[in-house]
Amino acid sequence: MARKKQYIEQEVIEKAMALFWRNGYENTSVRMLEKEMGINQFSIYASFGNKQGVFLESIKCYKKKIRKITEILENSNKGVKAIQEYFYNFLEFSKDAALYKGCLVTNTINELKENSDPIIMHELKKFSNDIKQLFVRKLKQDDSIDKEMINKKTDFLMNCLLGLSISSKVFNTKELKNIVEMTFLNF
Amino acid sequence: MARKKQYIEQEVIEKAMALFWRNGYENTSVRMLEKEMGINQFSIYASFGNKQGVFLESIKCYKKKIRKITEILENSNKGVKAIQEYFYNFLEFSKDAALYKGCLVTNTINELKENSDPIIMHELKKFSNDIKQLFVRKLKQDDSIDKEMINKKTDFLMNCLLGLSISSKVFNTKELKNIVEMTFLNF
DNA sequence: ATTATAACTAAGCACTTGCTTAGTTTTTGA
DNA sequence: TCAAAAACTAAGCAAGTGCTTAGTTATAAT
Repeated sequence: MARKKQYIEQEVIEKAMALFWRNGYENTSVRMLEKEMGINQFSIYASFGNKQGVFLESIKCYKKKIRKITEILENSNKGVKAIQEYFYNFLEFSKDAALYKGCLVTNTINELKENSDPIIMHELKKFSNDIKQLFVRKLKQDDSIDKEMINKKTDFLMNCLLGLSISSKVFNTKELKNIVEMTFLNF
Repeated sequence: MARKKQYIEQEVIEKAMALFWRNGYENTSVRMLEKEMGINQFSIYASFGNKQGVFLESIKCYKKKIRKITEILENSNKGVKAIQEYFYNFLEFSKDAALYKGCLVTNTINELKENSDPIIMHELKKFSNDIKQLFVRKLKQDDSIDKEMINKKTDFLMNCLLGLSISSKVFNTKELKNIVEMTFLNF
């Protein structure tokens, strides 16, 4: 009874995600999304409601993409060794043809203030908390049973991972790998 | 032969810096600067040329402000122990009445893409490189003479410090202190 | 074939952005 | 005392923002 969509939502969201990843949330305009996604503004608003909606879908898409490396960590029983591998995999994951883009989630946490968009912030914090809990589970696989120590170690690792998001814009590949090496040395 | 300025440039720049620190570069409009600095847009442009000029002066102001804690590090001969103190001091420095603002420089590095404002990026990278070199000098005070190892350790510490800038927006004071503790444990 | 319906196009809305400019006020040296 | 010069005010510019809407085109059930 009606016309067919001339685009696949999953496909255009993937392009939107890439744009947000490169430019951040605020610095990506709807006009830019229009060009990158290859569809009219009307279609963007029809499919995703508003710019925030496009971003929230992009986060979902990002989660799916990064799932490949979180799954490896989830399924491993090598404890902290597996987390180190996750760090290396993350570096590979965030590299896009010699250009590091950091982590979409971390970038946006750093960009947005708490009160500027609480819905997006909530989603981002949920995401980073999931990774944190994953780290906790892996650390428990090792000798340590001290809950307090596991929490401390996890926060430390999260800090290093967050740092990599910025560092990847300043350091080169070799330096980044050295950082990961040093992070887990004497751990 | 002419009218006097009704504001002191150093004073209004301090207010501009605080605003940039809270909101970032792009999310601080000239209208917001106008209000915060308490002077008309014309005066802003007369004194500092453009928005970029206001920011570059703000960076100078920030440098002066953070000099208090970099000087402590510079004058210490306690090696890595002094760097750890610098980390704690930085946390205190970046806290503004229970609200952490991270580091103005790091925030902006993370916000701006390389090509969006090369002049600002150049200034920021110079700043962070100065801190890095300071770390190198301190590490040399300790036993280690291995140049390769000192570089690795320095990059690791820089990564942790950069991480703190983001972490301070997600973790609470106790967690942040734990992160610093863990960073230097077994160093 | 007709028609209801959804998807499209493109123009335009009100608002914000960085920056400028026309016109006024204040100050100071002659 | 008065005119030149700098500092001020406030209005306004073009371009960009997120979002909407009027009008057109394609599709599928009747």
